[in-house]
Amino acid sequence: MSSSASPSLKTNVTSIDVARLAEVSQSAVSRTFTPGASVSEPTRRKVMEAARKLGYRPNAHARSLITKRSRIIGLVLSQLGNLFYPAALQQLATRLQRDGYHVLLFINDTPNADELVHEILQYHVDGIVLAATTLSSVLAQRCADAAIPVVLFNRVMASGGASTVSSVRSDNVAGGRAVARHLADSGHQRVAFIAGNEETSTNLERERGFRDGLAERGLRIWARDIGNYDFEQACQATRELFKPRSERPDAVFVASDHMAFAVMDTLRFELRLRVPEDVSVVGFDNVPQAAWASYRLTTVEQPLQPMIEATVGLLQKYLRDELAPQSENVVVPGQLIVRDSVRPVPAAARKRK
Amino acid sequence: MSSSASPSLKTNVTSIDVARLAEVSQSAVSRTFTPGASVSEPTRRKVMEAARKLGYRPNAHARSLITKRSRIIGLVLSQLGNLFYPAALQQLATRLQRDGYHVLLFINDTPNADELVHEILQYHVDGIVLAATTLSSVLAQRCADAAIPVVLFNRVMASGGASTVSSVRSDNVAGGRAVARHLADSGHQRVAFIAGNEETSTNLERERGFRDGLAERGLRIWARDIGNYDFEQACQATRELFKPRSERPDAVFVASDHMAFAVMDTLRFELRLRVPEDVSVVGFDNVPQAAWASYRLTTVEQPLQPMIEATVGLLQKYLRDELAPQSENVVVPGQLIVRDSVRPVPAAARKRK
DNA sequence: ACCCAGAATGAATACGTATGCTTTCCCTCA
DNA sequence: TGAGGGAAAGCATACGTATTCATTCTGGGT
Repeated sequence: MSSSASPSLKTNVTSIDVARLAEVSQSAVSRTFTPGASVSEPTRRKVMEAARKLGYRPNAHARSLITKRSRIIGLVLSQLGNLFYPAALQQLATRLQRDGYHVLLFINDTPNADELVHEILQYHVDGIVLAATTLSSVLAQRCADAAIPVVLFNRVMASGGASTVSSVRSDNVAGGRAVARHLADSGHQRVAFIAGNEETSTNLERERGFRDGLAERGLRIWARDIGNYDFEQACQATRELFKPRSERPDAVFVASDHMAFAVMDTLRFELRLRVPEDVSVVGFDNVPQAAWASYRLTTVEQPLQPMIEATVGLLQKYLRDELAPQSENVVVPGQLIVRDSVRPVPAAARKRK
Repeated sequence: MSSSASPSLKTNVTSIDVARLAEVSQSAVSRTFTPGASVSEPTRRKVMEAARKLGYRPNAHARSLITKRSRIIGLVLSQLGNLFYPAALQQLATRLQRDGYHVLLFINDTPNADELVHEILQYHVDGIVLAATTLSSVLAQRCADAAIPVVLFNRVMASGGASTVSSVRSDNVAGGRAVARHLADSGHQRVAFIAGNEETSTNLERERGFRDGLAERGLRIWARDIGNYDFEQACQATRELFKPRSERPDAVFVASDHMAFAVMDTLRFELRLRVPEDVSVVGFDNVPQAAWASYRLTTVEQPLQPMIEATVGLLQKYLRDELAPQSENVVVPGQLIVRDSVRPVPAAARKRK
């Protein structure tokens, strides 16, 4: 009567069922599914045949219970609204899939991931990646005790305490400096800065590089406000900076592309200023949207591919070698991407020559 | 010598270790961490104290091995570039976290998730959510046999075959129809359509509704091209549709916001046409960017919150009641969101009055 | 004073797999 | 021809927890 194509499938097929059908021991079944184990070709075939018939797949939980490896990486994310992170997520998950690892995902609202890492540890993950988040040193210590490598993606630990978490980031300081030089060299005088979240290392480093770069050229940050890496707050900051007064900024460096879009929109459609003719805008990240014709945003790239490679490189290094995780900080260089949101050397500057 | 605050942490603390320290049985420890189990207050306290000292957390794998519940939901995603999906991901993961579930993530390039579902099943997940992907009926059957509920998010099964996978989507047909009426009623005559992936149910339904709605008003799709839900291909489709000729479209309905941005940028900055004065553009999804000042895109919302609620509702219904999963198709209504990318009734039409 | 119900506890077992150890088998080389 | 060795397979055990069952304990009701 049953029209099912599959012959009376049991709901939960175990290696013992397969062994029975293939007329071998459970060990043989296990070995067939364990790469590098010693099985003869005939039995391997018998097992595979039986497994196919029954629709058998090894139970990952039982397996990791005994091997003490789950092939799962815990990933903590926040700020999914910023296109940089979905892109990173996609790359990372795809890359790990290729190596037989999988991603257990956690969304975080707060800047600190302690609570979540607690939950993650229950799954005995093989590694943890924290994107746009940090960790208290006590939780870091707990991960180290469990020999679980932790890598911070796009962040570094705040405290200088000798800790065991690694990090991968782009060269934010150099990026900030490059922006400063570019703006100074194209004749800007009154450059403003819109900060991201002031607590974060990304913001601190970008601002420091920017400040230093301006100093090199005899300039300083002429005005400053805070956008907290948030679209709305960046709009508000723009209104604040461009309140009608005798002089207004002639350039704005924004700590992230995501906020830079908010700034450009506010300048153009609310304040009726032209970009780049009246004001120049520079962002950070080089998300895909930055290349879109509506924005053509000059920005500093964070090279995703290398950053992801470095991240899984760090993870695998400690997994493969069973080393106790060390603290290692990778910094990948990023280029200034020049598009059309910064005005070329202006008339005034040219005249002076 | 050790400066660690934690007193000689073992790397892997088990319930037996805790039991020993608390001077109770392993059962007591287990019961303490099992909500609803019978433990007296004094022993509960002793156990908690010991667990805290040792840094104990139950091993999720051992637990799910015996309870046959992993509290993990498998999630398959593709098209992360379309902002709708990161947003959905965030909502879904957050919502599930609240109920103690977690998301195991899989990225899919192909339109069919069969391969990945195979991998997912190894983890004995409690449920599977497929976003922007479908499943062959044989894999669907296999999930049904394992009593794992599957819900398609923003897709429906292609075949009418009596299957067991559920689905959640917005009312794409009604949405398409609303767009048609809106464009017709504001006096457009030559409306074009840029399709997404032609195989997908979303595109089929949106196009059908659009076609029907136009027919109601005595119109038809005047020109048509394909964008495959891809930014670049949407640009190309726009160029194709607006090749110089005697008459050009006066409106374009684009099957997703993501593509609509490409269309608007191409129209404005490459073809030098004004939106909405020369051409009207309508999208679908109402992603956050659609509200940005550069686009102010008129579009049809896909109400994320209700869609997510429906999704976890379906999952939990079958988890809680231990029902064999049924096929249930939820359709949530979505509004037409009118912004500024469609021109009001044009001069020509007004004159006729 | 006695009994009984219900709560609290512990001992033992099962979940599904990997792996060390032992045994068997076959092949090769002296 | 016999010994030795390596490959292959099976047996048994361990991983860390939840849960059943039996046992003890507690308190309240008559």
